[in-house]
Amino acid sequence: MARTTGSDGEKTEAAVREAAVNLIARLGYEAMSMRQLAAEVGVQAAALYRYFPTKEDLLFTLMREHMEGLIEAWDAARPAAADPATRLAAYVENHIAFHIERRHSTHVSNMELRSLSHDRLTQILKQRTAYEKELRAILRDGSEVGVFSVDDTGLTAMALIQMMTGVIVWFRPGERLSISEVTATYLSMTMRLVGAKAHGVTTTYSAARPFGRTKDAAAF
Amino acid sequence: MARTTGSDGEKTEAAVREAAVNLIARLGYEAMSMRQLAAEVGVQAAALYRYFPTKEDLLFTLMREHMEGLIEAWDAARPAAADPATRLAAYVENHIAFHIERRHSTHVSNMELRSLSHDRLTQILKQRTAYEKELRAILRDGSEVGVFSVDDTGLTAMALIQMMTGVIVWFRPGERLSISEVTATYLSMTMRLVGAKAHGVTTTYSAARPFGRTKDAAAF
DNA sequence: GAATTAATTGAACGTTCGTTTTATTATTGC
DNA sequence: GCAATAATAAAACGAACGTTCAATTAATTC
Repeated sequence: MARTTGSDGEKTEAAVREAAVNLIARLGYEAMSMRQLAAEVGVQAAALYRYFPTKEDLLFTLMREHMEGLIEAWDAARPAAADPATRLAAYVENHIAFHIERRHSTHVSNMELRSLSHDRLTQILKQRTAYEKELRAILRDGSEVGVFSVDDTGLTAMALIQMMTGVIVWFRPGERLSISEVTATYLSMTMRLVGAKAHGVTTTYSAARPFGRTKDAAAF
Repeated sequence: MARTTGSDGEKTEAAVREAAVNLIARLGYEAMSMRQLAAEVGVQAAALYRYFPTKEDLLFTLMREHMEGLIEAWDAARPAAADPATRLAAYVENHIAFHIERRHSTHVSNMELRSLSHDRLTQILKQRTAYEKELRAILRDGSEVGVFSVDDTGLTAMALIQMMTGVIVWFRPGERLSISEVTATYLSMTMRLVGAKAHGVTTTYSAARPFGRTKDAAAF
Protein backbone atom coordinates (compact mmCIF):
# COMPACT_ATOMS: atom_id res chain seq x y z
CA MET A 1 0.00 0.00 0.00
CA ALA A 2 3.00 2.26 -0.02
CA ARG A 3 6.71 2.09 -0.73
CA THR A 4 7.68 -1.41 -1.82
CA THR A 5 10.80 -3.26 -0.74
CA GLY A 6 13.72 -2.78 -3.09
CA SER A 7 12.15 0.19 -4.83
CA ASP A 8 14.64 2.60 -6.36
CA GLY A 9 13.82 5.85 -8.10
CA GLU A 10 16.55 5.66 -10.71
CA LYS A 11 15.69 2.15 -11.74
CA THR A 12 12.00 2.94 -11.91
CA GLU A 13 12.57 6.01 -14.04
CA ALA A 14 14.75 4.05 -16.45
CA ALA A 15 12.11 1.32 -16.63
CA VAL A 16 9.43 3.93 -17.33
CA ARG A 17 11.44 5.42 -20.20
CA GLU A 18 12.13 2.09 -21.80
CA ALA A 19 8.56 0.87 -21.47
CA ALA A 20 7.25 4.19 -22.75
CA VAL A 21 9.38 4.09 -25.91
CA ASN A 22 8.23 0.58 -26.68
CA LEU A 23 4.57 1.20 -25.92
CA ILE A 24 4.36 4.49 -27.79
CA ALA A 25 6.14 2.98 -30.78
CA ARG A 26 3.69 0.08 -30.80
CA LEU A 27 0.40 1.77 -29.92
CA GLY A 28 1.01 5.47 -30.54
CA TYR A 29 1.23 8.21 -27.96
CA GLU A 30 -2.48 8.98 -27.79
CA ALA A 31 -3.46 5.33 -27.66
CA MET A 32 -1.11 4.51 -24.79
CA SER A 33 -2.68 5.19 -21.39
CA MET A 34 -0.69 6.04 -18.31
CA ARG A 35 -2.27 3.05 -16.59
CA GLN A 36 -1.07 0.78 -19.37
CA LEU A 37 2.44 2.17 -19.08
CA ALA A 38 2.38 1.78 -15.31
CA ALA A 39 1.24 -1.83 -15.62
CA GLU A 40 4.11 -2.53 -18.02
CA VAL A 41 6.54 -1.16 -15.44
CA GLY A 42 4.81 -3.00 -12.60
CA VAL A 43 3.66 0.05 -10.72
CA GLN A 44 0.54 2.12 -10.13
CA ALA A 45 -0.22 4.99 -12.49
CA ALA A 46 0.23 7.60 -9.78
CA ALA A 47 3.86 6.57 -9.34
CA LEU A 48 4.69 7.77 -12.87
CA TYR A 49 4.00 11.34 -11.82
CA ARG A 50 6.95 11.28 -9.48
CA TYR A 51 9.23 11.20 -12.55
CA PHE A 52 7.31 13.04 -15.24
CA PRO A 53 4.86 15.81 -14.33
CA THR A 54 2.63 15.12 -17.33
CA LYS A 55 2.26 12.61 -20.12
CA GLU A 56 3.48 15.18 -22.61
CA ASP A 57 6.59 15.85 -20.52
CA LEU A 58 7.40 12.19 -20.81
CA LEU A 59 7.01 12.26 -24.59
CA PHE A 60 9.07 15.39 -24.93
CA THR A 61 11.88 13.97 -22.80
CA LEU A 62 12.06 10.86 -24.96
CA MET A 63 12.15 12.89 -28.15
CA ARG A 64 14.69 15.45 -26.97
CA GLU A 65 17.09 12.79 -25.77
CA HIS A 66 16.68 10.87 -29.02
CA MET A 67 17.64 13.93 -31.02
CA GLU A 68 20.53 14.72 -28.70
CA GLY A 69 21.77 11.18 -29.13
CA LEU A 70 21.60 11.45 -32.90
CA ILE A 71 23.55 14.68 -32.98
CA GLU A 72 26.14 13.38 -30.51
CA ALA A 73 26.57 10.21 -32.54
CA TRP A 74 27.28 12.26 -35.63
CA ASP A 75 29.67 14.54 -33.76
CA ALA A 76 31.60 11.46 -32.71
CA ALA A 77 31.55 9.83 -36.14
CA ARG A 78 32.19 12.92 -38.24
CA PRO A 79 35.56 12.79 -40.06
CA ALA A 80 37.80 15.65 -38.94
CA ALA A 81 38.72 17.02 -42.34
CA ALA A 82 37.97 14.96 -45.37
CA ASP A 83 36.67 15.13 -48.92
CA PRO A 84 32.90 15.31 -49.44
CA ALA A 85 32.59 11.69 -50.54
CA THR A 86 34.19 10.42 -47.35
CA ARG A 87 32.07 12.73 -45.24
CA LEU A 88 28.92 11.64 -47.05
CA ALA A 89 29.81 8.00 -46.53
CA ALA A 90 30.32 8.64 -42.81
CA TYR A 91 26.97 10.45 -42.60
CA VAL A 92 25.13 7.60 -44.28
CA GLU A 93 26.79 4.93 -42.17
CA ASN A 94 26.12 6.78 -38.95
CA HIS A 95 22.54 7.55 -39.87
CA ILE A 96 21.65 3.99 -40.81
CA ALA A 97 23.42 2.43 -37.83
CA PHE A 98 21.80 4.84 -35.40
CA HIS A 99 18.31 4.41 -36.77
CA ILE A 100 18.45 0.64 -36.97
CA GLU A 101 19.75 0.50 -33.42
CA ARG A 102 17.04 2.84 -32.14
CA ARG A 103 14.09 1.95 -34.30
CA HIS A 104 11.53 2.49 -31.59
CA SER A 105 12.66 5.90 -30.43
CA THR A 106 13.04 6.95 -34.06
CA HIS A 107 9.48 5.87 -34.64
CA VAL A 108 8.34 7.94 -31.68
CA SER A 109 10.35 11.00 -32.65
CA ASN A 110 9.09 10.94 -36.23
CA MET A 111 5.45 10.03 -35.68
CA GLU A 112 4.37 11.81 -32.54
CA LEU A 113 5.48 15.35 -33.28
CA ARG A 114 1.90 16.57 -33.43
CA SER A 115 1.33 15.69 -29.80
CA LEU A 116 3.86 18.28 -28.64
CA SER A 117 2.98 21.81 -27.63
CA HIS A 118 4.02 24.54 -30.05
CA ASP A 119 7.14 25.54 -28.16
CA ARG A 120 8.37 22.01 -27.69
CA LEU A 121 7.67 21.15 -31.30
CA THR A 122 9.82 24.11 -32.27
CA GLN A 123 12.65 22.86 -30.07
CA ILE A 124 12.64 19.39 -31.61
CA LEU A 125 12.41 20.75 -35.14
CA LYS A 126 15.36 23.01 -34.42
CA GLN A 127 17.45 20.00 -33.45
CA ARG A 128 16.32 18.12 -36.52
CA THR A 129 17.16 21.03 -38.79
CA ALA A 130 20.63 21.31 -37.29
CA TYR A 131 21.25 17.65 -38.05
CA GLU A 132 19.95 17.90 -41.61
CA LYS A 133 22.02 21.02 -42.20
CA GLU A 134 25.14 18.89 -41.89
CA LEU A 135 24.04 16.77 -44.83
CA ARG A 136 23.20 19.80 -46.93
CA ALA A 137 26.66 21.23 -46.24
CA ILE A 138 28.29 18.01 -47.43
CA LEU A 139 26.20 17.98 -50.60
CA ARG A 140 26.93 21.65 -51.27
CA ASP A 141 30.68 21.21 -50.78
CA GLY A 142 30.68 18.18 -53.03
CA SER A 143 28.76 20.04 -55.70
CA GLU A 144 31.08 23.04 -55.60
CA VAL A 145 34.19 20.89 -55.86
CA GLY A 146 32.54 18.93 -58.63
CA VAL A 147 32.63 15.45 -57.10
CA PHE A 148 28.84 15.37 -56.80
CA SER A 149 26.29 16.41 -59.36
CA VAL A 150 23.20 17.41 -57.43
CA ASP A 151 20.33 19.36 -58.95
CA ASP A 152 18.94 20.82 -55.74
CA THR A 153 20.85 20.51 -52.48
CA GLY A 154 17.88 20.93 -50.16
CA LEU A 155 15.62 18.58 -52.06
CA THR A 156 18.34 15.95 -52.38
CA ALA A 157 19.10 16.11 -48.67
CA MET A 158 15.43 15.56 -47.82
CA ALA A 159 15.16 12.71 -50.29
CA LEU A 160 18.25 11.01 -48.89
CA ILE A 161 17.11 11.35 -45.29
CA GLN A 162 13.65 10.00 -46.08
CA MET A 163 15.22 7.10 -47.96
CA MET A 164 17.65 6.25 -45.18
CA THR A 165 15.28 6.69 -42.27
CA GLY A 166 12.77 4.50 -44.10
CA VAL A 167 14.99 1.55 -43.34
CA ILE A 168 13.30 1.20 -39.96
CA VAL A 169 9.97 0.53 -41.65
CA TRP A 170 10.98 -2.74 -43.23
CA PHE A 171 14.30 -3.80 -41.71
CA ARG A 172 14.22 -6.45 -38.99
CA PRO A 173 17.48 -7.63 -37.46
CA GLY A 174 18.32 -11.25 -38.11
CA GLU A 175 16.34 -11.57 -41.31
CA ARG A 176 17.58 -11.84 -44.88
CA LEU A 177 20.11 -9.00 -44.72
CA SER A 178 22.68 -8.08 -42.12
CA ILE A 179 23.12 -4.53 -40.91
CA SER A 180 26.40 -4.15 -42.78
CA GLU A 181 24.86 -5.45 -46.02
CA VAL A 182 22.00 -2.99 -45.69
CA THR A 183 24.38 -0.15 -44.91
CA ALA A 184 26.57 -1.01 -47.88
CA THR A 185 23.62 -1.08 -50.24
CA TYR A 186 22.28 2.25 -48.99
CA LEU A 187 25.76 3.73 -49.33
CA SER A 188 25.95 2.50 -52.88
CA MET A 189 22.52 3.94 -53.72
CA THR A 190 23.40 7.24 -52.09
CA MET A 191 26.63 7.66 -54.01
CA ARG A 192 24.94 6.96 -57.30
CA LEU A 193 22.03 9.25 -56.44
CA VAL A 194 24.35 12.22 -55.86
CA GLY A 195 26.36 11.34 -58.94
CA ALA A 196 29.60 10.78 -57.03
CA LYS A 197 32.32 10.44 -59.62
CA ALA A 198 35.75 10.99 -58.01
CA HIS A 199 38.35 8.19 -57.70
CA GLY A 200 36.33 5.80 -59.83
CA VAL A 201 33.78 5.96 -57.06
CA THR A 202 31.10 4.24 -59.10
CA THR A 203 32.75 0.89 -58.56
CA THR A 204 34.17 1.73 -55.13
CA TYR A 205 30.71 2.06 -53.65
CA SER A 206 29.17 -0.90 -55.42
CA ALA A 207 27.48 -3.07 -52.84
CA ALA A 208 28.40 -6.21 -54.75
CA ARG A 209 31.38 -6.07 -52.43
CA PRO A 210 29.80 -5.17 -49.09
CA PHE A 211 31.65 -3.24 -46.44
CA GLY A 212 32.78 -5.65 -43.78
CA ARG A 213 32.99 -3.04 -41.07
CA THR A 214 32.09 -4.58 -37.75
CA LYS A 215 31.55 -1.03 -36.48
CA ASP A 216 28.15 -1.18 -38.13
CA ALA A 217 27.00 -3.95 -35.88
CA ALA A 218 28.48 -2.62 -32.67
CA ALA A 219 28.22 1.11 -33.10
CA PHE A 220 25.91 1.55 -30.09
CA MET B 1 -34.13 19.11 -33.06
CA ALA B 2 -34.42 16.62 -35.86
CA ARG B 3 -33.97 16.54 -39.60
CA THR B 4 -32.84 19.93 -40.82
CA THR B 5 -34.02 21.68 -43.95
CA GLY B 6 -31.90 20.90 -46.98
CA SER B 7 -30.18 17.94 -45.35
CA ASP B 8 -28.96 15.32 -47.81
CA GLY B 9 -27.34 12.02 -46.95
CA GLU B 10 -24.92 11.95 -49.83
CA LYS B 11 -23.65 15.45 -49.23
CA THR B 12 -23.30 14.83 -45.51
CA GLU B 13 -21.35 11.64 -46.06
CA ALA B 14 -19.01 13.36 -48.49
CA ALA B 15 -18.51 16.20 -46.04
CA VAL B 16 -17.76 13.70 -43.29
CA ARG B 17 -15.10 11.96 -45.38
CA GLU B 18 -13.39 15.16 -46.35
CA ALA B 19 -13.43 16.59 -42.84
CA ALA B 20 -12.21 13.28 -41.42
CA VAL B 21 -9.22 13.10 -43.75
CA ASN B 22 -8.19 16.62 -42.85
CA LEU B 23 -8.74 16.24 -39.12
CA ILE B 24 -7.03 12.87 -38.85
CA ALA B 25 -4.08 14.13 -40.89
CA ARG B 26 -3.75 17.15 -38.62
CA LEU B 27 -4.50 15.68 -35.19
CA GLY B 28 -4.11 11.95 -35.62
CA TYR B 29 -6.84 9.33 -35.53
CA GLU B 30 -6.78 8.77 -31.77
CA ALA B 31 -6.68 12.47 -31.01
CA MET B 32 -9.67 13.32 -33.20
CA SER B 33 -12.97 12.90 -31.42
CA MET B 34 -16.22 12.11 -33.13
CA ARG B 35 -17.70 15.27 -31.62
CA GLN B 36 -14.89 17.33 -33.13
CA LEU B 37 -15.48 15.75 -36.52
CA ALA B 38 -19.22 16.33 -36.24
CA ALA B 39 -18.66 19.98 -35.35
CA GLU B 40 -16.43 20.40 -38.39
CA VAL B 41 -19.22 19.03 -40.58
CA GLY B 42 -21.84 21.11 -38.78
CA VAL B 43 -23.80 18.22 -37.35
CA GLN B 44 -24.27 16.34 -34.09
CA ALA B 45 -22.00 13.40 -33.30
CA ALA B 46 -24.86 10.91 -33.41
CA ALA B 47 -25.49 11.79 -37.07
CA LEU B 48 -22.09 10.38 -38.05
CA TYR B 49 -23.25 6.90 -37.08
CA ARG B 50 -25.77 6.92 -39.87
CA TYR B 51 -22.88 6.72 -42.35
CA PHE B 52 -20.13 4.85 -40.50
CA PRO B 53 -21.02 2.27 -37.84
CA THR B 54 -17.84 2.92 -35.82
CA LYS B 55 -14.91 5.29 -35.80
CA GLU B 56 -12.63 2.54 -37.02
CA ASP B 57 -14.97 1.81 -39.94
CA LEU B 58 -14.54 5.41 -40.98
CA LEU B 59 -10.76 5.15 -40.83
CA PHE B 60 -10.72 1.89 -42.73
CA THR B 61 -12.96 3.28 -45.46
CA LEU B 62 -10.68 6.25 -45.97
CA MET B 63 -7.61 4.04 -46.15
CA ARG B 64 -9.08 1.42 -48.44
CA GLU B 65 -10.31 4.00 -50.90
CA HIS B 66 -6.96 5.77 -50.82
CA MET B 67 -5.18 2.55 -51.73
CA GLU B 68 -7.74 1.73 -54.41
CA GLY B 69 -7.23 5.17 -55.87
CA LEU B 70 -3.48 4.71 -55.94
CA ILE B 71 -3.70 1.37 -57.70
CA GLU B 72 -6.27 2.67 -60.17
CA ALA B 73 -4.13 5.70 -60.94
CA TRP B 74 -1.20 3.44 -61.73
CA ASP B 75 -3.37 1.14 -63.85
CA ALA B 76 -4.39 4.17 -65.87
CA ALA B 77 -0.88 5.61 -66.15
CA ARG B 78 1.01 2.38 -66.77
CA PRO B 79 2.57 2.21 -70.26
CA ALA B 80 1.16 -0.70 -72.24
CA ALA B 81 4.40 -2.32 -73.30
CA ALA B 82 7.58 -0.38 -72.89
CA ASP B 83 11.19 -0.65 -71.85
CA PRO B 84 11.98 -0.68 -68.11
CA ALA B 85 13.29 2.90 -68.08
CA THR B 86 10.06 4.25 -69.53
CA ARG B 87 7.99 2.18 -67.14
CA LEU B 88 10.06 3.34 -64.19
CA ALA B 89 9.68 6.96 -65.25
CA ALA B 90 5.92 6.49 -65.46
CA TYR B 91 5.85 4.88 -62.01
CA VAL B 92 7.80 7.72 -60.45
CA GLU B 93 5.73 10.42 -62.11
CA ASN B 94 2.46 8.79 -61.13
CA HIS B 95 3.59 8.17 -57.56
CA ILE B 96 4.78 11.71 -56.96
CA ALA B 97 1.77 13.34 -58.61
CA PHE B 98 -0.67 11.16 -56.69
CA HIS B 99 0.98 11.71 -53.34
CA ILE B 100 1.37 15.43 -53.70
CA GLU B 101 -2.25 15.70 -54.78
CA ARG B 102 -3.46 13.59 -51.87
CA ARG B 103 -1.06 14.52 -49.11
CA HIS B 104 -3.62 14.27 -46.37
CA SER B 105 -5.02 10.87 -47.20
CA THR B 106 -1.49 9.60 -47.77
CA HIS B 107 -0.60 10.84 -44.31
CA VAL B 108 -3.59 9.01 -42.88
CA SER B 109 -2.91 5.78 -44.76
CA ASN B 110 0.74 5.73 -43.72
CA MET B 111 0.51 6.87 -40.12
CA GLU B 112 -2.65 5.31 -38.76
CA LEU B 113 -2.16 1.69 -39.70
CA ARG B 114 -1.82 0.65 -36.07
CA SER B 115 -5.36 1.76 -35.31
CA LEU B 116 -6.80 -0.90 -37.60
CA SER B 117 -7.93 -4.31 -36.46
CA HIS B 118 -5.71 -7.21 -37.50
CA ASP B 119 -7.87 -8.28 -40.42
CA ARG B 120 -8.25 -4.81 -41.81
CA LEU B 121 -4.56 -4.09 -41.42
CA THR B 122 -3.88 -7.22 -43.44
CA GLN B 123 -6.22 -6.00 -46.18
CA ILE B 124 -4.52 -2.63 -46.48
CA LEU B 125 -1.06 -4.16 -46.42
CA LYS B 126 -2.10 -6.55 -49.16
CA GLN B 127 -3.08 -3.61 -51.36
CA ARG B 128 0.16 -1.85 -50.55
CA THR B 129 2.22 -4.91 -51.36
CA ALA B 130 0.46 -5.31 -54.70
CA TYR B 131 1.36 -1.73 -55.58
CA GLU B 132 4.98 -2.11 -54.53
CA LYS B 133 5.27 -5.36 -56.43
CA GLU B 134 4.84 -3.39 -59.64
CA LEU B 135 7.96 -1.39 -58.88
CA ARG B 136 9.95 -4.48 -58.01
CA ALA B 137 8.94 -6.04 -61.33
CA ILE B 138 10.16 -3.00 -63.21
CA LEU B 139 13.47 -3.03 -61.36
CA ARG B 140 13.90 -6.76 -61.92
CA ASP B 141 13.16 -6.50 -65.64
CA GLY B 142 15.57 -3.61 -65.98
CA SER B 143 18.27 -5.52 -64.13
CA GLU B 144 17.83 -8.63 -66.26
CA VAL B 145 17.98 -6.66 -69.49
CA GLY B 146 20.97 -4.77 -68.16
CA VAL B 147 19.63 -1.22 -68.35
CA PHE B 148 19.60 -0.91 -64.55
CA SER B 149 22.26 -1.97 -62.12
CA VAL B 150 20.51 -2.70 -58.86
CA ASP B 151 22.14 -4.55 -55.98
CA ASP B 152 18.95 -5.76 -54.30
CA THR B 153 15.60 -5.38 -56.01
CA GLY B 154 13.49 -5.51 -52.87
CA LEU B 155 15.66 -3.14 -50.89
CA THR B 156 15.91 -0.69 -53.76
CA ALA B 157 12.15 -0.68 -54.26
CA MET B 158 11.60 0.11 -50.58
CA ALA B 159 14.23 2.83 -50.63
CA LEU B 160 12.70 4.43 -53.73
CA ILE B 161 9.19 4.37 -52.32
CA GLN B 162 10.27 5.84 -49.01
CA MET B 163 12.19 8.53 -50.85
CA MET B 164 9.31 9.42 -53.15
CA THR B 165 6.55 9.28 -50.57
CA GLY B 166 8.64 11.49 -48.31
CA VAL B 167 7.88 14.35 -50.65
CA ILE B 168 4.66 14.98 -48.73
CA VAL B 169 6.62 15.74 -45.57
CA TRP B 170 8.28 18.86 -46.87
CA PHE B 171 6.58 19.83 -50.13
CA ARG B 172 4.05 22.63 -50.02
CA PRO B 173 2.34 23.71 -53.26
CA GLY B 174 3.12 27.24 -54.31
CA GLU B 175 6.47 27.49 -52.60
CA ARG B 176 9.95 27.47 -54.09
CA LEU B 177 9.48 24.52 -56.42
CA SER B 178 6.65 23.61 -58.75
CA ILE B 179 5.21 20.12 -58.93
CA SER B 180 6.85 19.47 -62.28
CA GLU B 181 10.23 20.65 -61.03
CA VAL B 182 9.98 18.36 -58.03
CA THR B 183 8.88 15.46 -60.19
CA ALA B 184 11.73 16.03 -62.62
CA THR B 185 14.30 16.12 -59.83
CA TYR B 186 12.97 12.96 -58.24
CA LEU B 187 12.97 11.28 -61.63
CA SER B 188 16.58 12.29 -62.14
CA MET B 189 17.57 10.99 -58.69
CA THR B 190 15.70 7.74 -59.28
CA MET B 191 17.37 7.05 -62.59
CA ARG B 192 20.81 7.64 -61.17
CA LEU B 193 20.02 5.56 -58.09
CA VAL B 194 19.13 2.53 -60.20
CA GLY B 195 22.11 3.13 -62.46
CA ALA B 196 20.00 3.61 -65.58
CA LYS B 197 22.40 3.64 -68.50
CA ALA B 198 20.53 3.01 -71.77
CA HIS B 199 20.19 5.67 -74.48
CA GLY B 200 22.62 8.01 -72.76
CA VAL B 201 20.00 8.19 -70.05
CA THR B 202 22.31 9.88 -67.58
CA THR B 203 21.85 13.17 -69.36
CA THR B 204 18.30 12.50 -70.51
CA TYR B 205 17.02 12.41 -66.94
CA SER B 206 19.03 15.32 -65.67
CA ALA B 207 16.72 17.74 -63.97
CA ALA B 208 18.73 20.68 -65.22
CA ARG B 209 16.18 20.54 -68.03
CA PRO B 210 12.91 19.91 -66.18
CA PHE B 211 10.04 18.04 -67.73
CA GLY B 212 7.41 20.54 -68.73
CA ARG B 213 4.55 18.07 -68.61
CA THR B 214 1.39 19.86 -67.61
CA LYS B 215 -0.10 16.47 -66.84
CA ASP B 216 1.76 16.63 -63.55
CA ALA B 217 -0.21 19.61 -62.40
CA ALA B 218 -3.61 18.41 -63.58
CA ALA B 219 -3.43 14.67 -63.10
CA PHE B 220 -6.25 14.61 -60.55
C1' DG C 1 16.37 3.80 17.31
C1' DA C 2 14.10 8.00 16.28
C1' DA C 3 13.45 11.37 12.73
C1' DT C 4 13.53 12.30 8.07
C1' DT C 5 13.14 11.49 3.39
C1' DA C 6 12.04 8.64 -0.77
C1' DA C 7 8.89 5.74 -3.15
C1' DT C 8 4.70 4.03 -3.77
C1' DT C 9 -0.34 2.73 -3.15
C1' DG C 10 -5.34 3.21 -3.39
C1' DA C 11 -8.98 5.98 -4.03
C1' DA C 12 -11.03 9.61 -6.01
C1' DC C 13 -11.85 13.89 -9.20
C1' DG C 14 -13.85 15.92 -13.09
C1' DT C 15 -13.73 15.35 -18.03
C1' DT C 16 -14.07 13.28 -22.25
C1' DC C 17 -14.62 9.38 -25.02
C1' DG C 18 -17.30 6.26 -28.54
C1' DT C 19 -21.69 4.84 -28.93
C1' DT C 20 -26.90 4.00 -28.32
C1' DT C 21 -31.60 5.26 -27.83
C1' DT C 22 -35.52 7.85 -28.58
C1' DA C 23 -37.97 11.51 -30.36
C1' DT C 24 -38.71 14.83 -34.01
C1' DT C 25 -38.75 16.94 -38.33
C1' DA C 26 -37.94 17.17 -43.52
C1' DT C 27 -38.52 14.95 -47.69
C1' DT C 28 -40.37 11.56 -50.89
C1' DG C 29 -43.78 8.45 -53.04
C1' DC C 30 -48.36 7.58 -53.96
C1' DG D 1 -52.46 15.38 -48.32
C1' DC D 2 -51.22 11.23 -46.16
C1' DA D 3 -48.18 7.52 -45.24
C1' DA D 4 -43.53 6.05 -45.39
C1' DT D 5 -38.91 6.92 -45.02
C1' DA D 6 -34.60 9.57 -44.52
C1' DA D 7 -31.87 12.62 -41.71
C1' DT D 8 -31.01 14.63 -37.86
C1' DA D 9 -31.06 16.41 -32.71
C1' DA D 10 -30.91 15.78 -27.82
C1' DA D 11 -29.87 13.25 -24.06
C1' DA D 12 -27.90 9.72 -21.86
C1' DC D 13 -24.75 5.36 -21.14
C1' DG D 14 -20.83 3.22 -18.99
C1' DA D 15 -16.08 3.20 -19.53
C1' DA D 16 -11.71 5.18 -19.73
C1' DC D 17 -8.84 9.08 -19.53
C1' DG D 18 -4.95 12.18 -17.20
C1' DT D 19 -4.12 13.74 -12.92
C1' DT D 20 -4.28 14.77 -7.76
C1' DC D 21 -4.26 13.75 -2.92
C1' DA D 22 -3.73 11.61 1.36
C1' DA D 23 -2.03 7.73 3.60
C1' DT D 24 1.56 4.34 4.22
C1' DT D 25 5.75 1.97 4.21
C1' DA D 26 10.90 1.38 3.01
C1' DA D 27 15.25 3.31 3.17
C1' DT D 28 18.42 6.66 4.91
C1' DT D 29 20.43 9.90 8.18
C1' DC D 30 22.09 11.13 12.53
